[in-house]
Amino acid sequence: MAATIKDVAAAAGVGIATVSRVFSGAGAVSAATRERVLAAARELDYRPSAVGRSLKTRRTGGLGLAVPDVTDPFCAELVAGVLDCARSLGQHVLLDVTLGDPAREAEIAERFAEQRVDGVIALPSGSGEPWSGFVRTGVPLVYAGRRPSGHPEGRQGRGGGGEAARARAGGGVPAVLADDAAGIRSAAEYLVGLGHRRIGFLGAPAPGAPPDAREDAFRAALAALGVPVEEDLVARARPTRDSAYAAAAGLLQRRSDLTAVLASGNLSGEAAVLVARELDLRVPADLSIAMVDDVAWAELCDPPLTAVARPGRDIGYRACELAARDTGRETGRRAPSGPVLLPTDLIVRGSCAPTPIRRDRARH
Amino acid sequence: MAATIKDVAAAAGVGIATVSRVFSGAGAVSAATRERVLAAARELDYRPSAVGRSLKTRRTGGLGLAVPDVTDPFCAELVAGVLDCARSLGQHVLLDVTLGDPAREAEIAERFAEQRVDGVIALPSGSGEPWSGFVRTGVPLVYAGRRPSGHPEGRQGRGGGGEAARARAGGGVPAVLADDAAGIRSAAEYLVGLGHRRIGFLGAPAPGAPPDAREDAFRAALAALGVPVEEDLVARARPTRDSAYAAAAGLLQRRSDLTAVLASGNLSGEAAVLVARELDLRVPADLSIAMVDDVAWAELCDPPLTAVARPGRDIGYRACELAARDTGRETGRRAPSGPVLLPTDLIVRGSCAPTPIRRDRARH
DNA sequence: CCCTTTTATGGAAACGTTTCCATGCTGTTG
DNA sequence: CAACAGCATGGAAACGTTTCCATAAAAGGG
Repeated sequence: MAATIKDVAAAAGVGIATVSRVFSGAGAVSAATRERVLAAARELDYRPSAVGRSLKTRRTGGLGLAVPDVTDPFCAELVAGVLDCARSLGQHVLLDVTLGDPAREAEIAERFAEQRVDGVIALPSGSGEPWSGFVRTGVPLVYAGRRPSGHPEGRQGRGGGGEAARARAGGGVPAVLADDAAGIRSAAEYLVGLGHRRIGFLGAPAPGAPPDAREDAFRAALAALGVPVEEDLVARARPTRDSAYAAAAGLLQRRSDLTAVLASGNLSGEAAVLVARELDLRVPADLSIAMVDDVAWAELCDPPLTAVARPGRDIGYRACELAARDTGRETGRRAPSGPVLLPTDLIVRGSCAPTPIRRDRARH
Repeated sequence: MAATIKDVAAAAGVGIATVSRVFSGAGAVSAATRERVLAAARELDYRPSAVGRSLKTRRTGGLGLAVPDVTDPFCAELVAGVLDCARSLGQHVLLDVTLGDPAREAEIAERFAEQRVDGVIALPSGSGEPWSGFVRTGVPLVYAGRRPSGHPEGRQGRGGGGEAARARAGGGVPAVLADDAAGIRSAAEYLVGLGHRRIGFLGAPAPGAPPDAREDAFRAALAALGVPVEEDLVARARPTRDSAYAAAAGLLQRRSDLTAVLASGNLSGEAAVLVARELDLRVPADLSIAMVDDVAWAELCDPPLTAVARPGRDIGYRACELAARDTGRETGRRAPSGPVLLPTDLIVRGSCAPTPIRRDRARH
């Protein structure tokens, strides 16, 4: 049906090798011949087949990208970053969503392997073994936005932990991450600086043993500020609207003495805003709200929401660079120099205020 | 490097044809042999190469998907729908973003063609010739969420226009769309029903001759309701935050007598909310706002925004079905029975109110 | 027990490229 | 003028599958 290189060669009266040279750019072809070939190709609407080429060159020009949910603003930014970079590298992108389900992650990894992608960028969920299993294929893998839980070094990027521990963490898989710990810390410091002491945290669930990295960061930040961390100040939710809402409602009702809430994601943030409205809490007079992820609606809220911005787009871009870089096969050692940490930014808007007077009174 | 079918055949002591049969499921293989092959494959970590297979079978199992911007909530939903459907069909998805740029669309179409995808789903911008040129490849193409402008039949899906005109429109390319005209109409009727007469419209630009389909629908709806459409009641913006903001600010300042605004997209909606706040207009007391696209933040706004919900996910899903359906090659005629129109839904929230009394007064 | 189906298997030819190698030129250089 | 470098070109061998065809063995029917 579609014209092949042979058709073009025949039409132009040359050998297929010559046609190949014209299209791949390699090798010398006289101007006259090139023109003849190009004309024939145009005539036949010929387009070199990527699958034929891939078979021979053993490179497909494709990158695999797996995120939990394209509909999530952060993921979407990350995807956009990857697409941007991939485009500039001349690669295309196979996208799939994991929904945070390890079984699906495994299927997707399998598919990427079969498709012989040149590299993979994954925003893993849970412990991420579907991906650590994938590295055996030899295809470059990069974690983006998050890396599998269960890493010994609690506070990534800080001085602690030798190179060895670092290499062990993430199984030697490079990662490009937001500096969540610093982001959470900045938000916590801000809230504490406003006088808040009873600060709720809306986090992600930890099905396995290790608690979420952000929750760790939250506890650590409060501890460092000398604020005691009560256990039932943190609520966990699965990454769905319903679950987030339930968690937020539970937390705010259980602890009516809360003066501030820090949401670890935009879903939790949404839930916090909604629940506060439902409970007739004025923001920020009665309750201060801060959130991780500076999504578009943060500015549209009333009051506009204070948020920790994570550079989703940059994360995707850099991760893609890494995934494609090692693609120059047989580069030998890929420096496992620890994760790339991109800075977060605390965007102060109107949703946080100094601790309400009467609450402080009631306490004395 | 990676094991091939030959390695497995050698390891299992069988011919490559047998290995192929084991993995493709076709043909008869004795249980004992199958087991032996599977064991050898597991041992070698063998995975059949999709590129080898694709070369032979002339199907890649891939679908191309092009949207203007993954970061836009509607596009993201659409993408999610496509991924969902593709997964259930056992296809994978190549995603790329057009940014509304025809040149990029052309490049993407070219890439899809080279990659020999089995089908393409596109949310076209402008007149969409990059895509209408693509149909010559014989690869099934489906428009989703929008179709190229310049279609003779103004009010799609309504009685008017013969089958011939319909087939001409969109160049015989099937399309899955939200029933925008009905959606706009419902919003317009709602606003007029509340007493509004001077209703602004925030639309998309029309670089070429034909105005945006939604703008047409807006004019038609108002006309049908007996409300005169003044020309400077509509403002156009490019699909960027800045442009949308500028358009909204321009409109609201130019026409301070406006009592309501209908935004034709979520970017315009954002802009309307922001500008109203900037201008100290109380919503809905001073200005009613309604918007097309029921995004997450519509409910978080204060007041929550009335919106026309478009079934982005369903659109993606159905479009994917169509793109993959015709993939059973040589099905003959692909019924060009006009676009599939999916219903919209007017979600009434708190951002629209009856016309302010004093404005009506001032008018008399 | 022979002939005919069925079932299990392997060989080999595609599929559309790239690339190595060989061949025939045209100019240059000693 | 001989030899040789360099260029333009074509032939053919991969790359990893699927699938047609042939063969061989096993099963069934009279």
